[in-house]
Amino acid sequence: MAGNTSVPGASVVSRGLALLFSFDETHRRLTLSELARRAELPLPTAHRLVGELVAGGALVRRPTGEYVVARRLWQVGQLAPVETGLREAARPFMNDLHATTRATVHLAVREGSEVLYLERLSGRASVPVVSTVGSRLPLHATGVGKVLLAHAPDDVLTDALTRLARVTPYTITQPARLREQLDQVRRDGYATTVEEMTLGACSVAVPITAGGPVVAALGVVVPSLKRDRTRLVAALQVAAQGIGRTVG
Amino acid sequence: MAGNTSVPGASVVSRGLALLFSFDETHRRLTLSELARRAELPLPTAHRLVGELVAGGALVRRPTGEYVVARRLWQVGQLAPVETGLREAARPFMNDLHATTRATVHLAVREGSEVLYLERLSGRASVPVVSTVGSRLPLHATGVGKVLLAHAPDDVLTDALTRLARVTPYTITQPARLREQLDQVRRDGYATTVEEMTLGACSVAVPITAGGPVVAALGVVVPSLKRDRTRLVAALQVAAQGIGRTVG
DNA sequence: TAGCCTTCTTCCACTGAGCGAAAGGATGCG
DNA sequence: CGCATCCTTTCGCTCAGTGGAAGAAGGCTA
Repeated sequence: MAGNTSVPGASVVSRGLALLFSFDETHRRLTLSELARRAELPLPTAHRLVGELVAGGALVRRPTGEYVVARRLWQVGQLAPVETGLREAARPFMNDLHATTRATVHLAVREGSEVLYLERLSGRASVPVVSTVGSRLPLHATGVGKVLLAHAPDDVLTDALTRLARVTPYTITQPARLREQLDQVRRDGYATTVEEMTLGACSVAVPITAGGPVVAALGVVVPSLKRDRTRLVAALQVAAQGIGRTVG
Repeated sequence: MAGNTSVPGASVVSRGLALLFSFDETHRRLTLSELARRAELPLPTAHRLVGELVAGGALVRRPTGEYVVARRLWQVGQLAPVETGLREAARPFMNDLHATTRATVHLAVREGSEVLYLERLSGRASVPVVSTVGSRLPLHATGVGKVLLAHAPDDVLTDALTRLARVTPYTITQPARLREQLDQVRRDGYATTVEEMTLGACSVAVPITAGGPVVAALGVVVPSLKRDRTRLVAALQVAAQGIGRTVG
């Protein structure tokens, strides 16, 4: 294909997707050269492919020259089966929590060795809570993450313990300490974090199990959930600007 | 490129996107041949491209052989700037409406000559309300649509009046009648539908203007909204299994 | 069992779509 | 004015992409 050094296993389709997947939570707007760097493509190649993605309606070029994910991609994304039933069932409970606490409420599941945020109700916190819908964060530094990890299979746990990345000075990075905390999470039935992900923020999280009220609302729709009533399905979290170590 | 009849303006990228955009509200699962048909591609070509889309993480192949939009695409879709501020600001109001009425609450904007649904809180209606987040429907057959149309520029209105597709026996298809209704919507400040989109369902919808309470919540974030305080921004709708013509 | 669907998969020879180094603009900064 | 950085266009080479054809795997009828 190429008149020159084209990386072996790189089809046009995979390159196009690499460009689309270059966008993430912290990079919602990218310039052409950023896109080329992230997708590891020569600039002229990126230029042409990005142009086609824009023509095809997957990306939009802002007047500034930056590229953004197009609305149309949002629309097809909505068609993905992403725990739709769970999200609908959890909504009322999240609303209650939000009304009571005025804090940020999160619904999340475990995806591999990360937390995937499914739903979010923003609180009035002046401390910005980093996680938005669709974003992923490490398991060990978030409330939902600890809950999900505490009830995860052994291989996931051992894998997670090997790389406890430091996010803030208060992130738990010692495997032994995290193990202790997870034991306690299983005993108490909830997990807490204090400034382990964001300075000035704290969180409380609880598991959603197949026998719990949220999933009960799903009973009719998803009968299989009734079988193992203690199986962990997801986790709910309340996060707020808190009485952290660095704050009052 | 092809050893054979390849359609002129069809690059690999555009073909890949055509495959992705083959999915819609009523076709969340597609077989290979359906994909090929919808994207207007020869079957072997579709086969290969779809395989690459799966390898690239944009689609997932179900055990049944059907293809579905992948979670990863949902994630990038979340990064699209789709009235994020509006949706957040509208949430509390939608919750109130939902708590009070127990019906399905919708937030929508106009996109061209269609309604685009941005947010939805499901009611307990036994009649399924067709619109889900990300879906588009005609302006003239929905409550939100009528509101948006009533305050739309003239060219949009005249365009919409030329093709009033019949959805149910009660859909308004006469331009004169719709015009009358839109006049009334402007006078009354709200729009109603009775079985015009779905048999057995009715709806009430109100406009969200730049001066209104929902947008007021956005005032700090989007100062430009304060300029034209009567500009239509979006519409809110309550839809339910109703005292329709064919029911009660 | 045979015959006939439809849908999916693999093969393969041809060729033009895709490639990217290189050069040319367009800004911006000191 | 020199030197950045970013974006855009050009252009000849060539192999990635192409799709008809044929085969495999079911499903339904007789």
